[in-house]
This record gives sequence, C-alpha cells and structure tokens, in this order.
Amino acid sequence: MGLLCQQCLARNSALCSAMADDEIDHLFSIAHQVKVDEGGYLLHEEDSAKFVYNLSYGVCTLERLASDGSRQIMAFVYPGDFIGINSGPFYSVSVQALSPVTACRWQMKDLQDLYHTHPILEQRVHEIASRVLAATMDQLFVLGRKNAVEKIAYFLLYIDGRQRKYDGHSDSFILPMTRIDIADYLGVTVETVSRAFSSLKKKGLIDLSQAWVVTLKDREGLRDVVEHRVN
Amino acid sequence: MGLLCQQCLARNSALCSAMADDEIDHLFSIAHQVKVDEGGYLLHEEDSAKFVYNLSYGVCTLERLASDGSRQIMAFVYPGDFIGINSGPFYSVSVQALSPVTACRWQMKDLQDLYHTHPILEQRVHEIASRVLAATMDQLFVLGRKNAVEKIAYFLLYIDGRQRKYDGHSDSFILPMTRIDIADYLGVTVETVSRAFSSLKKKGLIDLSQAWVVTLKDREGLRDVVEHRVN
DNA sequence: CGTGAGCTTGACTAGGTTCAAACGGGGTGG
DNA sequence: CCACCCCGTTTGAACCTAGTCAAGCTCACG
Repeated sequence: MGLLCQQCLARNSALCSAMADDEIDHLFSIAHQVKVDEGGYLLHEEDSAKFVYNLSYGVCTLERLASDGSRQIMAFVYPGDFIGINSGPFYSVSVQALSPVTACRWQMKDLQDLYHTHPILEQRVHEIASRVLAATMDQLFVLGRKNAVEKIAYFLLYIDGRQRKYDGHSDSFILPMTRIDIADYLGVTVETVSRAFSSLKKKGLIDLSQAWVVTLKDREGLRDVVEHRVN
Repeated sequence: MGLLCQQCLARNSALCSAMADDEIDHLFSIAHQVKVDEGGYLLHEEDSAKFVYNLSYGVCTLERLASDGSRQIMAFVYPGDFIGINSGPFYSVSVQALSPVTACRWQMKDLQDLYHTHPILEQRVHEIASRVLAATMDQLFVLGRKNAVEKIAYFLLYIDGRQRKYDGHSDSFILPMTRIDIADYLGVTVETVSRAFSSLKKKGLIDLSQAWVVTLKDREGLRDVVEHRVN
C-alpha cells in the first residue's frame, strides 16, 4: 500500500513529510484517491468544506468567478500543495484541473482526529496556512502596484520557483497554463500577456522556443524588472 | 482587573468572546497593553513573529512597502481584529496606526500554551485565519478585475461593514484613513480615488458633507456598481 | 494537408496616471 | 478675532498604458 505514497510526487509535501515511511500507511489508509479530467473541477467555491486535498499529480487553478463572467485566479496548485486546509464553512474558491489530476482526499474531521496522535500535523497545517496567506499578499502587491511587464516577470519567477523541483534544475520549463489563465491570474488581458512576453524576449531576458516553453536567460534581470529598477 | 476587558471594544472579538467573564482575567493577566501614536508602527514586516496582538482602540493599516517607495495596504485593522495570528517566522506585513492605538499583546508561545486548557481558542484562531484569507482573496479579485469606481464602491461597503458596529447603525460614518491610504489599498492614485468619490456622489449613491464623512444613500445601488451591473 | 484553438501583432480607443492649479477647512500666530 | 498658512482634497488638461477589436500566424490534430 505504502508504495503508492513512496512514489507520490507529494511524498515530501509539508504534511506527508511529517510522517515517517512506516506511519504514512495510516495517513494513506484514511485517504481517498480522486481523479479529475483536464478542465474538470475538483471542488466549487460554494461547496461546504468537508474535505481536504493534497495534490499528487497535475496542476490546478484556484479561482473565483464573478456573475459577469470575469475570472480571477488566486493561485496555481502544484503536486504537494494543499487545498481546503484553511477554508471557513465553504471553500470560497473553485479548483479547476489544468491537466489530468490525481489527489488524496481526507475528511477534514479525520485529519483533525489525527492531530491528537500526531500533533506535528496540526503545526504543519498552521505553517501551510501562513505560507498561503503570505503568497496571496505577494500577489495582492503585484496586482496593485506593478505594470504589465513587471507582472509577467513576477509570474515567470513564481512559476520557476514552483516547478523547478519537477522540471529539474534547468532554466527551461513548460507552462501548464494558457495565456488566458496567466491573464486571469495577473488581472490583465490575453493580448497584454502576449505583448509582455514579447517585450521580455526582446530585452533578452527570456526565450520562447514554443509559446509554452520558457527559458529564463537572466533571472537577475527579471528580478530587476519586477522591482521596477529598469524600464 | 477584568474591568478593563469588560469595557474593551474588543471584548466580543473572535478570541476574547470565547472566554467567559470569569475566565478572561487569566487571558488578560498574561497580556501586555501596548500603545502607539498616530503614524507610528506596531510592528514591522521583517520582525520575527513572537507576539500576537488584539486591537482594542483605534485603527491600523496592514501594509507592505517596496524598495521604490510604492505601498500596498493589505487590510484595515479595527478593534477586535487580530494581528500576527497567521504569520510564518516573520510578520511579512507592517502595521501602522492611523490614530492613537491601544492593543493587547501576547507572547505567541503563551497563547499556544492556553490551547491545552482552552481548546476552543485554537479553533477560533483557525476560523480567524480562514476569514483573513477569504478577505484577502476578495481584495485580490477587486484589484484584478474592477475599475476605479467599482473599487471605491467596494471599499465603501467594506468599511461600512467594518465600522457599523462602532459608529452605530446609521448610514453615515467617518473615514479614519486619508485618500492616499484608500488609493494604496485599491491600487490606484489619489486623484483617481477623488474622481471616483465625485462620480458616486453625482450618481446620488453617496454624500460627502466633508471629505471624510460619508453617507451611504443607496447601498443596493453601490452593490450594483461593484457587481458591474451598472455603468 | 486542412482545420481550429490558442497565440501574436497592429491600429485605435478608453480609462487611469501625471502634472499642475485651485479649493477648503483647521490650526497658528499676529 | 481675523488673516494666513498648510495639508489634504478636488478638478482640469495632456499623456500614456492597457483594453478593445480585428487580422494574421503557429502548431497540434484529425
């Protein structure tokens, strides 16, 4: 059984890594495996938050939809990330799969019961929650105070940080999301995203061999762009 | 001793309200009272997060400052609100007083010790953290997807909700923050804030007897503006 | 190959920023 | 007590960035 966990991309996630190999079987035994097709939803914002998920494979968006159809993506969710861990009575965001997705699902209640025998789990949950809030505030700053090119530079460094561990430590990675997703993450339009990519390419900071294959040629230069130290 | 708590504006805050009148003495006995002048800082983003605060009187901003001087306000903090409850090793935001401020300060550690005897406290802390995250995501949506007038309409309803319990249930309230603060909260300039106020006034949705005295004449109309249902 | 979805680019427009000036109310000093 | 000043706010005009609309391109897939 534990074999599934040993091979899981999320084995070293903030929560699972708190459990030794011989303990993880129990964590796994109370979990359900969930699969969602590309484009499908893992959960909806109005659902009551009964479950906690840990993404094993694939990438998701954490998003909110307005009545007029406009969408704001709050975060991109990668293997090892948790979903629903700091929700109130409802999730308050929907989670959509950008690719075929596998996740471990626990009853919130079951996980909380584990806190008694494994108090470190609760501590880890706190840490995760505080990191999520900090990341959301980073994004808030970017949306409020950065222009289009700075937003894209920030986005690329953010994705680089998220994906490096899966794509190896090269300077190239494959974007799992469309330009529309990027636009909805940064609060701009698709065209603006496209123009900003071109601008960074012209500056020599990145390469795009294909639209979704990014090579970071100058991370320090990208950081300068984000920090508004260059035009 | 407990008298101070009985009269405190934060007596019914999410945390203190978990304690009965006869129990609150203990919570108070391990607290320090902190006072900060208008414009002063309660804490800085780079401080290590050793303390938790509960605001008793006054209003603060929760803000982040960039190297180029640009500022993003993440939230306005009112009596009863908690500060530093879901920080990582550092606070990651600074807290500035908009008016003379009084707060109760606890050692994070002391509060965590109380969890054993009063498990409800820990639960409340979770709830607070999840509400903070939800509110931050609301703001993220607004910054990413709303225009200037919609942002101001959202802001007014947000402040109305925050202040109603202190200002009584009238339709008028006094803004404790400047136009610059509002601008830095919504990711626009002062001039844009001013023009948006004028626009809402012209629409008949609000009144401004003085610059900082707002009367909401049509809450439903304001909600329509926020939801993009009107121009 | 041909098709279509997603991406890029161009031309024009609109909303917000910038810079500048005027306004208004509260506080200070003559 | 009034005049003056100062700070925050409002308003105006020019500018510019990002949005809009439209066309063309690329590439994966049938």
